[in-house]
Amino acid sequence: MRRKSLSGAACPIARTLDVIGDWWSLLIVRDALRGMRRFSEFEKSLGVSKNILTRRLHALVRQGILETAPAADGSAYREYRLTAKGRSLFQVLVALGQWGHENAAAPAGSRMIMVDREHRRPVRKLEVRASDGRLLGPGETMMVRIGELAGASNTNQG
Amino acid sequence: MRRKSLSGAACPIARTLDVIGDWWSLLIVRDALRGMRRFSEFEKSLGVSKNILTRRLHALVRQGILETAPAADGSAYREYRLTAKGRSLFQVLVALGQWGHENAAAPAGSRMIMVDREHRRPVRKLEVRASDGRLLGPGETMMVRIGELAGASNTNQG
DNA sequence: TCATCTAGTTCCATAATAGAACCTGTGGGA
DNA sequence: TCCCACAGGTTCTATTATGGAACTAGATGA
Repeated sequence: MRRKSLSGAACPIARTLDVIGDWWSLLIVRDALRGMRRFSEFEKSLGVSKNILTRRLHALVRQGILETAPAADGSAYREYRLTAKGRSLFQVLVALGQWGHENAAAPAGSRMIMVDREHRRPVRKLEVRASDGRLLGPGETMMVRIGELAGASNTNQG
Repeated sequence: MRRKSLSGAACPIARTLDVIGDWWSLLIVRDALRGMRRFSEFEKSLGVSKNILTRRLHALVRQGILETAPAADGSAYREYRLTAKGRSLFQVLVALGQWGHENAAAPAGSRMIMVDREHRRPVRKLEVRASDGRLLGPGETMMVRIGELAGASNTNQG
């Protein structure tokens, strides 16, 4: 059976999962954000088999999250670079990392954490805030169809 | 071949994906955050077949993201409720929703957006900030092993 | 020149997904 | 009380996706 497509869903969460909701895509983006660009780098970092890596990379290119370009080292090979669309998955990765840090046990001694590069201090926990700055919990939000928004057409986010 | 396990990974992003990195889990959590609790509610909302829904729900219970309890309507059935661990996936869902809103096209007229329930205004875009409050982009962060943290043992997040 | 590296492709066994049919206990109405 | 629809599954089968290994073609480099 064909995997169910969510690309036409009204919910933006479902549409996102349709694009990057598989085993490897987000890990590839994570590595790409760390600076990896070459097929062999991803292969080594992820420990994924080549056929799957090939398919994932091509899918990410098709979706505009990665793009290929001549390798920066001047060789005849090509490399994979994040597009702006790919880089904007940053917040998703931070959220996943923070949740994993707090909720998924890691082998002792090898736990990693995201820090700001300059001061090497942990990044702040992500906060969901209303447009007026109020901190929001899960129960204080809801999804509405665009057009049912209140007052001024503040097209902030989604 | 057994699906590759990431549960022992040092990277918290990988560990999170090991837990909820599949097609349906996050959509179930999304619906649960909206208040859904019953098997049939999830089934109707997601359009997923029963055998898969059963497996996903049981897996989420096993992982402590959902828990079962006697149904709130007093019937003999049971319902699935989010645990604190499950509710803390809120930031992940907001990040996914914001990315989808900005980067994944939706069928015209049916786009949805997350708002704060009180004022019906879009939630602010998530911001990644350093412990001193500086706004951070993808290039200004890195992952380090815990123990290589600078100075004071500020155990903020991950 | 020749071995090695890069970036794949192909082949196969196994696991996951989707859909449908079937099953068991509940709840509610006549 | 009887009966039927509903809730919440389980079982079966077809189709995909995944993982591992083997194989390949072009590029590099000693």
